[in-house]
Amino acid sequence: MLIREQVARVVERALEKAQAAGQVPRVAYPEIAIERPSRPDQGDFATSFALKAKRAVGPQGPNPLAIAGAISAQIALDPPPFLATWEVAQPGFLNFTLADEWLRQQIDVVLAEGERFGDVPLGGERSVQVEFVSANPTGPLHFGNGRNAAIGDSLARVLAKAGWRVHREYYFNDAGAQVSNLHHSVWVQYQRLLGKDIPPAETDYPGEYVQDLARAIHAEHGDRFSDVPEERAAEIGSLGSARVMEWIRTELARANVQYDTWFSEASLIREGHFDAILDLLRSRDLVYEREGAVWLRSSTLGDERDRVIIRSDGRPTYLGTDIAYHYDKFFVRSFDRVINVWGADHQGQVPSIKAVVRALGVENDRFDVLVYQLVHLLRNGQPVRMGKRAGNFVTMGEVLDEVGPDAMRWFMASRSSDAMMEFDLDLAKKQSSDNPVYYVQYAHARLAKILREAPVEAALNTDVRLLTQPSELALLRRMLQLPEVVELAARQMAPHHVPHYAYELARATATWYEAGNDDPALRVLTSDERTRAARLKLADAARQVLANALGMIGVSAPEAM
RNA sequence: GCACCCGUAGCUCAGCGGAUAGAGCGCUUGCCUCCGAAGCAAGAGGUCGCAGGUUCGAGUCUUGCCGGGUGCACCA
Repeated sequence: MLIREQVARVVERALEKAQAAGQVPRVAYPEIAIERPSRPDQGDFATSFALKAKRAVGPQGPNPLAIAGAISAQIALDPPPFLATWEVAQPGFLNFTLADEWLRQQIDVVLAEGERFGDVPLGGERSVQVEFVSANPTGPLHFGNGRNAAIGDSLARVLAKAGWRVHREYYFNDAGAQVSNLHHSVWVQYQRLLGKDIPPAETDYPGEYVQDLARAIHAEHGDRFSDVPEERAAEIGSLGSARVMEWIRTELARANVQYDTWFSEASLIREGHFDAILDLLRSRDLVYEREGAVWLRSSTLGDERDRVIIRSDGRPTYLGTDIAYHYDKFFVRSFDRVINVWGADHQGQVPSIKAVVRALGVENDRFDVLVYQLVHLLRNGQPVRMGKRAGNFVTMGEVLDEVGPDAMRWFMASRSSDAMMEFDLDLAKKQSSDNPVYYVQYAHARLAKILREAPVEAALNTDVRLLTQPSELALLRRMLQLPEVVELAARQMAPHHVPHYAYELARATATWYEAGNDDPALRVLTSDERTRAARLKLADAARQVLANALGMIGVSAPEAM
């Protein structure tokens, strides 16, 4: 149980006893919320319960100070071992300070739990599917997809740590017009390679990569497709989109993202799932025909208007196949929960997909669309201009080449997904303390180094009571926040809390470590053997927590830099 | 016009209805014969876009306005 919950339990029991003793009235009280106070002198935890209870007890009831005082007095009758002090503060707060002894004992907990330290049982082993990136295989991933990858994969890692069984999935659209356009583009470039003067179509993709694809196909298959007519462009084009899929897989793997499933849109149609869902919707009177197209009655399901799901030419729309896809997620594979990570350029479709899921009869709390705002790329302090039309966009691969996977993931995941962000290429590749990702990795590498210098086996039976320095206790306090951070990030679907926490932990580590620069008695490898052993044990545990935090955002925890 | 997101220090951003709003960069000042200075310590810097409302209490919730972003297809 989270220590914060244990504090809540203490307050709860004290309140019950205060009621039994007639010190506070027996009324329906609000929930006991335990917070982190803003200032250190207010302790480790605080609750404004007594202030919130004011309304519950009414004007005739005790004032907040009296309620807090009664609770405090009851705690004093049977104080829990993990609390050192608890006190009433104006105008009715209760502040709690953890016992140093308890804090020090947690080092053993951290070391015993190892990689699992920070796990919280929020998900209760329920399954969650996280679908992210899912860009069409019509070209290399854009750098903006890097934010999707970082948010989606970090969220998956956070949820796994929060007790969910996580399934990562990439849904690729290999059935729609965009892919047909790519196929046509490849066909044109292939024919041109063979010397035929065929002009590209308006809808063709202009990027140089299309020519790369045509060249690669020619290198492998020679002139074999020279007689393929335009109507059958897909015969050669599909070789191109398959290659693009390979690029995408490779780049995502480089970004430390591994999927459980790559799900093909075309398979839904090919295997008849789309038609089956259509029958289901017809039987529920959720679709109708108009002007030769089939419409979903989405306006009755929370969308602003009805939507076409089958065009008048008989081909399903993207939303149409998405119905079958989400049916598969919820009813075939029966995920308990589904999260889609979408860029802000797709947020207009959120009401439609929500309507679809509602039409299938899925409870609202099983489905979320996490929308993240778009990224601006900065170089030399200037925005990097690009136009997809001209095909000169910056790819995720180029960003990976330039700053590396760790820096890309760190920055892309370190902003709230609600907020538009600037990605500063110069900062991200800077190997100095200006760059937070290096700062945090440096803290880890330092600890790893010192543990190599002086192996910990001597520290196994060490006396952690020798850890009395303020910087040591501050570091411990920070380490022990990890489970709360996991809980917060999971509950809010907000992985950006993790890098912020990792930075704070790295700073506490640096402060602790650097204290020895001014005073040799405070060095980790101090001359007193028993103290040194205790500090090494703390270093070992701190290193573990740093590694766990970095692991949650897919950033490496280097042994040396 | 409508929908969603944002507006917090010079810049980039945190801030789970609570107490005196935080961090990094940048700026100023100290620190390496010493475990990794890719670092540490300290200082200056704020009408939380504006105006109402709810609340014991609002940067946080709500309404309106202003400014910015993204959408508003039988494209995805």
